[in-house]
Amino acid sequence: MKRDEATARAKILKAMANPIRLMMVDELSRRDCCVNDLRPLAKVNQSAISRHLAQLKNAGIVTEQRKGTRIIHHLECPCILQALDCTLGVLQSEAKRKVRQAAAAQKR
Amino acid sequence: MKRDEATARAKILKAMANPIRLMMVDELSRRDCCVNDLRPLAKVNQSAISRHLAQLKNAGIVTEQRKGTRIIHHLECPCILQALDCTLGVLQSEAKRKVRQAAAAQKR
DNA sequence: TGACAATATGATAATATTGTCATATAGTCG
DNA sequence: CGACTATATGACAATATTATCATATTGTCA
Repeated sequence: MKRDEATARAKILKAMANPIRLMMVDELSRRDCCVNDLRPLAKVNQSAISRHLAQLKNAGIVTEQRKGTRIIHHLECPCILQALDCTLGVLQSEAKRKVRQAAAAQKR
Repeated sequence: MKRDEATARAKILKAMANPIRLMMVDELSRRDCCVNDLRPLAKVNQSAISRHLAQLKNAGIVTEQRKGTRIIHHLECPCILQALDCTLGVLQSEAKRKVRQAAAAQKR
């Protein structure tokens, strides 16, 4: 993989690599939301939520559409959910490995 | 998604969210490598490569196995490649959107 | 128009990430 | 053991990320 391509791809993963933004994406995978809909997800103020959303928009993961005074956010690339799924795979694989290691430690 | 789960998942994505580490994962998807095999990927010194690898190990994405004086690194969770694939999806979707917008701008 | 609601943004502080240098650790071999 | 190769790590500087506060912008509606 070339450096430029890696940088472009890393930018997208970086946009996802934050607990709050991950919860936002998860929520947006179920329904379009305005900023206020997303506020309950985290105990940070409106400003922080807005900035997080801006990062998702900037990465092209989320798009926005003004509806009167609100801005409705939409998960433009549901394919991004695959990335979410795969983190689960890693966590599970890690859990298994730990169990194996614990078992090996027992034997000794 | 709960905060704790999101944090655990974000940790894994964060480990991937860097051009150098992405190139490492890409390389490791083709063959197991020792630190030195990965050095040509980036123009940083051995120390930096080692630290990047440590992050991938810490996230459970890569495992290591000592072979004499070398440490062979292995992509423990090939499922992580899905995350890589999906970044391509986002980039493509973004490219399409830009073309559409350019076309719309033409009309005006 | 003025008050209000929703969202964005500049400035700034706290914290995290990245890279480098020098040095340490671990294994191999003569 | 001593020289050598491969890898890791402490200390530190440069840069990036995140959150907050205060304020700005945009749209609605009476």
